[in-house]
Amino acid sequence: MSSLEPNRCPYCGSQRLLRDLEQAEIVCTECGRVIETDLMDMGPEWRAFEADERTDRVRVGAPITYTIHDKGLTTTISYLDKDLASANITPDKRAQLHRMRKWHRRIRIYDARERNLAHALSEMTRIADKLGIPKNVIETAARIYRKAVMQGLVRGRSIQSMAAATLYIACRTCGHVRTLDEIADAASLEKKEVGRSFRFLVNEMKMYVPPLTPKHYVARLLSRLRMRGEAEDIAYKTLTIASELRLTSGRGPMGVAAAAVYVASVLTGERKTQREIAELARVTEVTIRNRYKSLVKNIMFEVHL
DNA sequence: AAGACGAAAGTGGTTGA
DNA sequence: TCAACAACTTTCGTCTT
Repeated sequence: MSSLEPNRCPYCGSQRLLRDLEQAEIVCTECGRVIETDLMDMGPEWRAFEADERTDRVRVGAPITYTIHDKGLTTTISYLDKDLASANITPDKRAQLHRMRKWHRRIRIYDARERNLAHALSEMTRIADKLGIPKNVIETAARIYRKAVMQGLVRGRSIQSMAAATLYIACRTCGHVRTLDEIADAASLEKKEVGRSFRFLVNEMKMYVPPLTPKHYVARLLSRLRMRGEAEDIAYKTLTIASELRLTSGRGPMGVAAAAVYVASVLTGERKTQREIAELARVTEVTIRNRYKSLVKNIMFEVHL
Protein backbone atom coordinates (compact mmCIF):
# COMPACT_ATOMS: atom_id res chain seq x y z
CA MET A 1 0.00 0.00 0.00
CA SER A 2 1.84 3.05 1.21
CA SER A 3 5.13 1.32 0.41
CA LEU A 4 4.05 1.20 -3.22
CA GLU A 5 3.47 4.90 -3.29
CA PRO A 6 6.35 7.14 -4.29
CA ASN A 7 7.72 9.56 -1.73
CA ARG A 8 9.75 11.54 -4.19
CA CYS A 9 8.71 13.23 -7.41
CA PRO A 10 10.24 11.33 -10.34
CA TYR A 11 10.24 14.48 -12.42
CA CYS A 12 11.87 17.08 -10.17
CA GLY A 13 13.00 15.01 -7.20
CA SER A 14 11.03 17.01 -4.68
CA GLN A 15 9.69 15.26 -1.62
CA ARG A 16 6.86 17.69 -1.15
CA LEU A 17 4.10 15.52 -2.41
CA LEU A 18 0.40 16.08 -1.83
CA ARG A 19 -1.78 13.07 -1.43
CA ASP A 20 -5.20 14.14 -2.58
CA LEU A 21 -7.78 11.55 -1.60
CA GLU A 22 -10.66 13.43 -3.11
CA GLN A 23 -9.03 13.24 -6.50
CA ALA A 24 -7.36 9.91 -5.77
CA GLU A 25 -4.07 11.38 -6.92
CA ILE A 26 -0.61 12.22 -5.69
CA VAL A 27 0.55 15.57 -6.87
CA CYS A 28 4.01 17.15 -6.62
CA THR A 29 3.68 20.56 -5.00
CA GLU A 30 6.94 21.72 -6.56
CA CYS A 31 6.41 21.07 -10.21
CA GLY A 32 2.67 20.46 -10.13
CA ARG A 33 2.79 17.18 -11.94
CA VAL A 34 0.42 14.36 -11.15
CA ILE A 35 2.51 11.41 -10.07
CA GLU A 36 0.01 8.74 -9.23
CA THR A 37 -3.64 8.37 -10.17
CA ASP A 38 -6.43 6.02 -9.17
CA LEU A 39 -5.24 5.60 -5.63
CA MET A 40 -7.09 3.13 -3.57
CA ASP A 41 -8.73 4.72 -0.58
CA MET A 42 -8.32 2.46 2.43
CA GLY A 43 -10.35 4.57 4.80
CA PRO A 44 -13.94 3.98 5.76
CA GLU A 45 -16.80 5.31 3.74
CA TRP A 46 -17.57 8.77 5.00
CA ARG A 47 -21.20 9.11 4.33
CA ALA A 48 -23.36 7.38 6.88
CA PHE A 49 -26.90 8.42 7.67
CA GLU A 50 -28.00 5.91 10.22
CA ALA A 51 -26.27 4.46 13.24
CA ASP A 52 -25.89 0.97 11.82
CA GLU A 53 -24.64 2.33 8.55
CA ARG A 54 -21.67 3.71 10.40
CA THR A 55 -20.72 0.27 11.52
CA ASP A 56 -21.25 -1.58 8.28
CA ARG A 57 -19.99 1.02 5.86
CA VAL A 58 -16.57 -0.31 5.16
CA ARG A 59 -14.39 0.20 2.18
CA VAL A 60 -15.99 -2.33 -0.09
CA GLY A 61 -17.45 -1.58 -3.44
CA ALA A 62 -17.55 1.71 -5.18
CA PRO A 63 -17.05 5.02 -3.42
CA ILE A 64 -20.09 7.19 -3.00
CA THR A 65 -18.52 10.31 -1.61
CA TYR A 66 -17.53 11.90 -4.86
CA THR A 67 -20.68 13.83 -5.37
CA ILE A 68 -18.78 16.91 -6.35
CA HIS A 69 -15.77 15.32 -7.86
CA ASP A 70 -13.73 18.30 -8.92
CA LYS A 71 -14.71 20.85 -6.27
CA GLY A 72 -15.25 23.32 -9.06
CA LEU A 73 -11.62 23.18 -10.05
CA THR A 74 -12.06 21.93 -13.58
CA THR A 75 -9.93 23.37 -16.32
CA THR A 76 -11.64 24.99 -19.21
CA ILE A 77 -10.02 25.73 -22.50
CA SER A 78 -11.01 29.08 -23.88
CA TYR A 79 -13.07 29.09 -27.03
CA LEU A 80 -11.40 32.24 -28.29
CA ASP A 81 -8.82 31.25 -30.86
CA LYS A 82 -6.40 33.89 -29.66
CA ASP A 83 -3.11 33.73 -27.86
CA LEU A 84 -2.22 35.57 -24.66
CA ALA A 85 -1.69 38.80 -26.51
CA SER A 86 -5.09 38.44 -28.19
CA ALA A 87 -3.42 37.91 -31.50
CA ASN A 88 -4.78 35.42 -33.97
CA ILE A 89 -3.03 32.09 -34.00
CA THR A 90 -1.94 29.82 -36.78
CA PRO A 91 -4.38 27.35 -38.34
CA ASP A 92 -2.17 24.59 -37.01
CA LYS A 93 -2.58 25.70 -33.41
CA ARG A 94 -6.23 26.28 -34.01
CA ALA A 95 -6.75 22.68 -35.03
CA GLN A 96 -4.79 21.50 -32.05
CA LEU A 97 -6.88 23.58 -29.67
CA HIS A 98 -9.97 22.21 -31.25
CA ARG A 99 -8.82 18.64 -30.68
CA MET A 100 -7.87 19.43 -27.12
CA ARG A 101 -11.25 20.90 -26.35
CA LYS A 102 -12.96 17.94 -27.87
CA TRP A 103 -11.10 15.38 -25.79
CA HIS A 104 -11.22 17.48 -22.71
CA ARG A 105 -14.97 17.51 -23.00
CA ARG A 106 -15.18 13.81 -23.72
CA ILE A 107 -13.08 12.80 -20.79
CA ARG A 108 -15.14 14.86 -18.41
CA ILE A 109 -18.35 13.31 -19.63
CA TYR A 110 -16.81 9.90 -19.38
CA ASP A 111 -15.75 10.14 -15.77
CA ALA A 112 -18.95 11.86 -14.75
CA ARG A 113 -20.71 8.81 -16.08
CA GLU A 114 -18.40 6.45 -14.27
CA ARG A 115 -18.96 8.29 -11.06
CA ASN A 116 -22.69 8.21 -11.51
CA LEU A 117 -22.51 4.52 -12.25
CA ALA A 118 -20.39 3.80 -9.21
CA HIS A 119 -22.74 5.68 -6.98
CA ALA A 120 -25.76 3.91 -8.40
CA LEU A 121 -24.11 0.54 -8.09
CA SER A 122 -23.36 1.00 -4.42
CA GLU A 123 -26.90 2.18 -3.90
CA MET A 124 -28.28 -0.91 -5.60
CA THR A 125 -26.05 -3.20 -3.62
CA ARG A 126 -27.18 -1.58 -0.42
CA ILE A 127 -30.85 -2.05 -1.24
CA ALA A 128 -30.31 -5.58 -2.49
CA ASP A 129 -28.40 -6.56 0.63
CA LYS A 130 -31.20 -5.28 2.79
CA LEU A 131 -33.69 -7.46 0.96
CA GLY A 132 -31.48 -10.45 0.32
CA ILE A 133 -31.67 -10.14 -3.42
CA PRO A 134 -29.21 -12.46 -5.18
CA LYS A 135 -26.09 -11.36 -7.02
CA ASN A 136 -27.22 -12.18 -10.51
CA VAL A 137 -30.16 -9.83 -10.15
CA ILE A 138 -27.86 -7.03 -9.06
CA GLU A 139 -25.70 -7.65 -12.06
CA THR A 140 -28.66 -7.50 -14.38
CA ALA A 141 -29.64 -4.27 -12.69
CA ALA A 142 -26.17 -2.87 -13.19
CA ARG A 143 -26.27 -3.70 -16.88
CA ILE A 144 -29.60 -2.01 -17.32
CA TYR A 145 -28.42 1.02 -15.41
CA ARG A 146 -25.30 1.33 -17.52
CA LYS A 147 -27.43 1.26 -20.63
CA ALA A 148 -29.69 3.92 -19.19
CA VAL A 149 -26.72 6.14 -18.44
CA MET A 150 -25.37 5.69 -21.95
CA GLN A 151 -28.71 6.69 -23.38
CA GLY A 152 -28.67 9.79 -21.22
CA LEU A 153 -31.80 8.83 -19.35
CA VAL A 154 -30.43 9.38 -15.88
CA ARG A 155 -29.58 13.02 -16.13
CA GLY A 156 -31.73 15.26 -14.04
CA ARG A 157 -33.24 12.40 -12.09
CA SER A 158 -32.16 11.25 -8.69
CA ILE A 159 -29.63 8.47 -8.79
CA GLN A 160 -31.33 6.77 -5.87
CA SER A 161 -34.70 6.47 -7.50
CA MET A 162 -33.17 5.38 -10.78
CA ALA A 163 -31.08 2.77 -8.99
CA ALA A 164 -34.13 1.48 -7.15
CA ALA A 165 -36.19 1.39 -10.33
CA THR A 166 -33.47 -0.46 -12.18
CA LEU A 167 -33.26 -3.00 -9.41
CA TYR A 168 -36.99 -3.48 -9.60
CA ILE A 169 -36.82 -4.06 -13.34
CA ALA A 170 -34.06 -6.58 -12.81
CA CYS A 171 -36.14 -8.43 -10.23
CA ARG A 172 -39.05 -8.60 -12.61
CA THR A 173 -37.04 -9.78 -15.58
CA CYS A 174 -35.16 -12.33 -13.49
CA GLY A 175 -38.39 -13.68 -12.05
CA HIS A 176 -37.35 -12.72 -8.55
CA VAL A 177 -40.56 -11.60 -6.89
CA ARG A 178 -40.32 -8.34 -5.01
CA THR A 179 -42.91 -5.64 -4.72
CA LEU A 180 -42.28 -2.07 -5.61
CA ASP A 181 -43.20 -1.32 -2.02
CA GLU A 182 -40.41 -3.40 -0.60
CA ILE A 183 -37.79 -1.91 -2.84
CA ALA A 184 -38.98 1.64 -2.28
CA ASP A 185 -38.95 0.98 1.45
CA ALA A 186 -35.45 -0.43 1.44
CA ALA A 187 -34.30 2.54 -0.60
CA SER A 188 -36.17 4.86 1.76
CA LEU A 189 -37.95 6.44 -1.15
CA GLU A 190 -41.57 7.07 -1.98
CA LYS A 191 -43.25 4.29 -3.85
CA LYS A 192 -44.64 6.67 -6.41
CA GLU A 193 -41.24 8.13 -7.14
CA VAL A 194 -39.68 4.75 -7.80
CA GLY A 195 -42.74 3.82 -9.81
CA ARG A 196 -42.37 6.89 -11.95
CA SER A 197 -38.75 6.18 -12.67
CA PHE A 198 -39.62 2.59 -13.39
CA ARG A 199 -42.24 3.50 -15.96
CA PHE A 200 -40.01 6.12 -17.47
CA LEU A 201 -37.19 3.63 -17.97
CA VAL A 202 -39.42 0.96 -19.39
CA ASN A 203 -40.92 3.40 -21.86
CA GLU A 204 -37.70 5.05 -22.93
CA MET A 205 -35.71 1.86 -23.26
CA LYS A 206 -38.55 -0.01 -24.89
CA MET A 207 -38.01 -2.93 -22.60
CA TYR A 208 -40.35 -5.79 -22.13
CA VAL A 209 -40.95 -6.42 -18.48
CA PRO A 210 -43.05 -9.50 -17.84
CA PRO A 211 -46.12 -8.71 -15.77
CA LEU A 212 -46.45 -10.07 -12.28
CA THR A 213 -49.46 -12.26 -11.78
CA PRO A 214 -51.15 -13.12 -8.50
CA LYS A 215 -49.53 -16.55 -8.66
CA HIS A 216 -46.15 -14.96 -8.20
CA TYR A 217 -47.21 -13.59 -4.86
CA VAL A 218 -49.06 -16.58 -3.55
CA ALA A 219 -45.99 -18.64 -2.73
CA ARG A 220 -44.58 -15.85 -0.61
CA LEU A 221 -47.80 -15.27 1.23
CA LEU A 222 -48.24 -18.95 1.91
CA SER A 223 -44.77 -19.44 3.24
CA ARG A 224 -45.02 -16.46 5.51
CA LEU A 225 -48.25 -17.87 6.87
CA ARG A 226 -46.65 -21.30 7.18
CA MET A 227 -49.24 -22.88 4.96
CA ARG A 228 -48.45 -25.56 2.49
CA GLY A 229 -49.76 -28.69 0.86
CA GLU A 230 -53.47 -28.62 0.40
CA ALA A 231 -53.85 -24.89 0.92
CA GLU A 232 -51.22 -24.30 -1.70
CA ASP A 233 -53.11 -26.48 -4.13
CA ILE A 234 -56.38 -24.75 -3.55
CA ALA A 235 -54.90 -21.28 -3.82
CA TYR A 236 -53.26 -22.07 -7.16
CA LYS A 237 -56.35 -23.76 -8.56
CA THR A 238 -58.47 -20.82 -7.49
CA LEU A 239 -56.17 -18.43 -9.28
CA THR A 240 -56.08 -20.53 -12.42
CA ILE A 241 -59.83 -20.54 -12.65
CA ALA A 242 -60.03 -16.88 -11.70
CA SER A 243 -57.71 -15.85 -14.47
CA GLU A 244 -59.61 -17.95 -16.98
CA LEU A 245 -62.75 -16.14 -15.94
CA ARG A 246 -60.97 -12.81 -16.32
CA LEU A 247 -61.55 -11.98 -12.68
CA THR A 248 -57.98 -10.88 -12.28
CA SER A 249 -57.46 -8.43 -15.10
CA GLY A 250 -57.26 -4.85 -14.06
CA ARG A 251 -57.09 -5.82 -10.42
CA GLY A 252 -54.10 -5.40 -8.22
CA PRO A 253 -52.40 -8.80 -8.30
CA MET A 254 -51.56 -8.65 -4.62
CA GLY A 255 -55.21 -8.24 -3.66
CA VAL A 256 -56.21 -11.21 -5.79
CA ALA A 257 -53.41 -13.33 -4.37
CA ALA A 258 -54.40 -12.39 -0.84
CA ALA A 259 -58.00 -13.33 -1.52
CA ALA A 260 -56.99 -16.69 -2.97
CA VAL A 261 -54.92 -17.40 0.11
CA TYR A 262 -57.82 -16.43 2.32
CA VAL A 263 -60.12 -18.73 0.40
CA ALA A 264 -57.62 -21.52 0.80
CA SER A 265 -57.33 -20.91 4.50
CA VAL A 266 -61.08 -21.10 4.92
CA LEU A 267 -61.48 -24.21 2.80
CA THR A 268 -58.75 -26.13 4.50
CA GLY A 269 -59.82 -25.12 7.95
CA GLU A 270 -56.44 -23.66 8.88
CA ARG A 271 -58.14 -20.36 9.08
CA LYS A 272 -56.25 -17.10 8.99
CA THR A 273 -57.81 -13.74 9.71
CA GLN A 274 -58.26 -11.27 6.92
CA ARG A 275 -56.22 -8.80 8.85
CA GLU A 276 -53.29 -11.16 9.13
CA ILE A 277 -53.22 -11.80 5.41
CA ALA A 278 -53.90 -8.17 4.59
CA GLU A 279 -50.94 -7.06 6.60
CA LEU A 280 -48.54 -9.43 4.88
CA ALA A 281 -49.92 -8.63 1.46
CA ARG A 282 -49.91 -4.92 2.16
CA VAL A 283 -53.50 -4.45 1.09
CA THR A 284 -56.52 -3.73 3.24
CA GLU A 285 -59.05 -6.18 4.55
CA VAL A 286 -61.66 -4.48 2.44
CA THR A 287 -59.76 -5.26 -0.71
CA ILE A 288 -59.44 -8.88 0.30
CA ARG A 289 -63.15 -8.98 0.94
CA ASN A 290 -63.98 -7.48 -2.42
CA ARG A 291 -61.76 -9.89 -4.34
CA TYR A 292 -62.90 -12.76 -2.23
CA LYS A 293 -66.53 -11.89 -2.85
CA SER A 294 -66.12 -11.93 -6.59
CA LEU A 295 -64.21 -15.18 -6.37
CA VAL A 296 -66.99 -16.81 -4.39
CA LYS A 297 -69.65 -15.39 -6.65
CA ASN A 298 -68.04 -16.58 -9.85
CA ILE A 299 -66.47 -19.84 -8.90
CA MET A 300 -68.27 -22.89 -7.69
CA PHE A 301 -66.08 -24.32 -5.00
CA GLU A 302 -66.29 -28.03 -5.01
CA VAL A 303 -64.67 -28.82 -1.75
CA HIS A 304 -62.94 -32.12 -1.60
CA LEU A 305 -61.50 -32.37 1.85
C1' DA B 1 -64.71 -9.83 22.28
C1' DA B 2 -62.74 -10.72 17.97
C1' DG B 3 -63.52 -11.22 13.36
C1' DA B 4 -66.19 -10.50 9.23
C1' DC B 5 -69.13 -7.59 6.51
C1' DG B 6 -70.40 -3.65 3.71
C1' DA B 7 -71.58 1.33 2.87
C1' DA B 8 -69.76 5.70 2.00
C1' DA B 9 -66.41 9.04 1.48
C1' DG B 10 -61.54 9.94 0.41
C1' DT B 11 -56.97 9.25 -2.08
C1' DG B 12 -53.53 9.09 -5.77
C1' DG B 13 -52.69 7.75 -10.26
C1' DT B 14 -54.11 6.98 -15.21
C1' DT B 15 -56.42 8.32 -19.38
C1' DG B 16 -58.26 10.84 -22.98
C1' DA B 17 -60.10 15.12 -24.80
C1' DT C 1 -53.94 20.83 -18.52
C1' DC C 2 -58.04 19.29 -16.66
C1' DA C 3 -61.80 16.36 -15.52
C1' DA C 4 -63.62 11.75 -15.48
C1' DC C 5 -62.60 7.37 -13.89
C1' DA C 6 -61.20 2.81 -11.76
C1' DA C 7 -58.92 0.63 -8.08
C1' DC C 8 -57.94 0.84 -3.61
C1' DT C 9 -57.99 2.74 1.25
C1' DT C 10 -60.05 4.66 5.46
C1' DT C 11 -63.50 4.83 8.57
C1' DC C 12 -67.18 3.28 10.95
C1' DG C 13 -71.46 0.97 12.25
C1' DT C 14 -73.53 -3.64 12.26
C1' DC C 15 -73.77 -8.57 12.24
C1' DT C 16 -71.76 -13.31 13.36
C1' DT C 17 -69.17 -16.72 15.77
